[in-house]
Amino acid sequence: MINDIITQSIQDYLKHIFELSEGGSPASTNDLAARLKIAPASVTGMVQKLAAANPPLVNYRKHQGATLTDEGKRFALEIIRHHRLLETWLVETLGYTWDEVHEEACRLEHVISEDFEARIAAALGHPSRDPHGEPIPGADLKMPEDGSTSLSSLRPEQAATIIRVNANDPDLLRHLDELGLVPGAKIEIITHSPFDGNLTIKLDKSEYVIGPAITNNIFVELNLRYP
Amino acid sequence: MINDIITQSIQDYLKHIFELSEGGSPASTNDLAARLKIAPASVTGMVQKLAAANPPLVNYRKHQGATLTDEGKRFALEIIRHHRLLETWLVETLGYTWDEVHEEACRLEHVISEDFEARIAAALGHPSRDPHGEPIPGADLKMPEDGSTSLSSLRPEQAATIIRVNANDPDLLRHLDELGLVPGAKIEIITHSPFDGNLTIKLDKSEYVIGPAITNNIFVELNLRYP
DNA sequence: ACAATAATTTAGGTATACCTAAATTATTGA
DNA sequence: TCAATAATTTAGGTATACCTAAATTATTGT
Repeated sequence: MINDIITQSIQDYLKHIFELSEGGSPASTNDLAARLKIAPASVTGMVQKLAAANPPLVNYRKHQGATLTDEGKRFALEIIRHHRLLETWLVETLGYTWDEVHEEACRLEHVISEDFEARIAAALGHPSRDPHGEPIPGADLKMPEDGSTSLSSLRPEQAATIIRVNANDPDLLRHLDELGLVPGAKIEIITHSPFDGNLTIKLDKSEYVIGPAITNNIFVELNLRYP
Repeated sequence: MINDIITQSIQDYLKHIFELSEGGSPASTNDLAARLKIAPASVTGMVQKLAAANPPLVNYRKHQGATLTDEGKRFALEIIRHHRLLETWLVETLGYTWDEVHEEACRLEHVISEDFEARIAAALGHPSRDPHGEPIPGADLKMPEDGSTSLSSLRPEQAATIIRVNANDPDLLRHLDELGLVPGAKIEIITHSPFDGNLTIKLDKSEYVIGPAITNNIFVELNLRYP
């Protein structure tokens, strides 16, 4: 079985290549190295190995970065499904908060059985989003459609609902939680600064000025203001 | 931190040394190898390493087998606590049966955080026994007293209650479950064969003849017949 | 267009945890 | 008691997944 050769390391590489190449451009050696907290030289070696595997798990050409093959994508989605189901389930059944789940899920995602996966999916009612609003691939490994757009692309007068928050840093997540910038929150853009990309955002009665380092990673659906 | 050097492999060694040496005699290289499904030569190497560690995790002298130091025992009990809490929790919250939990717990036990441990312990009401009746070490890593004796030592006329079943094999566990030989079951010894060690056991209205390969691993508390 | 800089790769090495085969040490039964 | 057998250890290797330092290849600003 090819499954036996997909080590925990490889699972991590595939997961991060998936996430880095979601935007369309391949995952660069350096970005991968940064995410995996591994020296770039080591990443090159592993990526070469994954490209040389049979069947190949990534497409790779020197200096061009890596993308996943269909085979590689399958494994990546499997891990991402594990991760997001686990996060959901830690929150729903053990009282974790959204800033506490990432690390735990990162360790558990590699060791749970398909049976375990199926049991928690069923217990949770087959959720389609995790506590951060990220879509959870189905048992068929199809990623649910997500029509959300980046908050950073909104401009004054626009109103939107937060759909997902693409962040893992516990401090940032706690901060956002305190502000109320969580999935489901309805916000309105008050001002936009073209120089630093800051947005002034109104939520309930409060206004916050938030930089692109954050707004780039919050995704929203636009609300029609005069329906 | 010494904790960082306790790899998953080492955790497994410590756990199995604990279990094999519970009876009083050290864990032999061969028995360890069989349990770990590793070549005996490899076990020798690892045990030497664990004995040479600072602080030492096992006591070891050539050809004498291995026992745990206090330090080693602490880590072993930590893993055993994880394992047994996980088994309990898989049964209680995800509908696993007692024959399905061992493998899953074996993988999970190495990766859950202390936080996770505390959360499931609390959610389960700090149980003192797992689904097989095995005692669960407390958060202080003290193993609860277990005064049970081996079923194989009982003789005709004696009556007892099953306390724990020291087995992992799913087929055997399913079989015992079908017979009703589970923790809590009240049984009575009808006959004993001194030649093969078989016991005839009465449970409810049924009688079963059971060999020592099984009765050695079922532990009971004697019932006074005429209280 | 091309030098400076950044990104990436190659080369050579390490630690962990296994393995097999051969050698050694213990145990046991005649 | 001592040879046969069983248990254990030693010696020498392998694969995985990292590492650092040096070399190479791309990119970018002038």
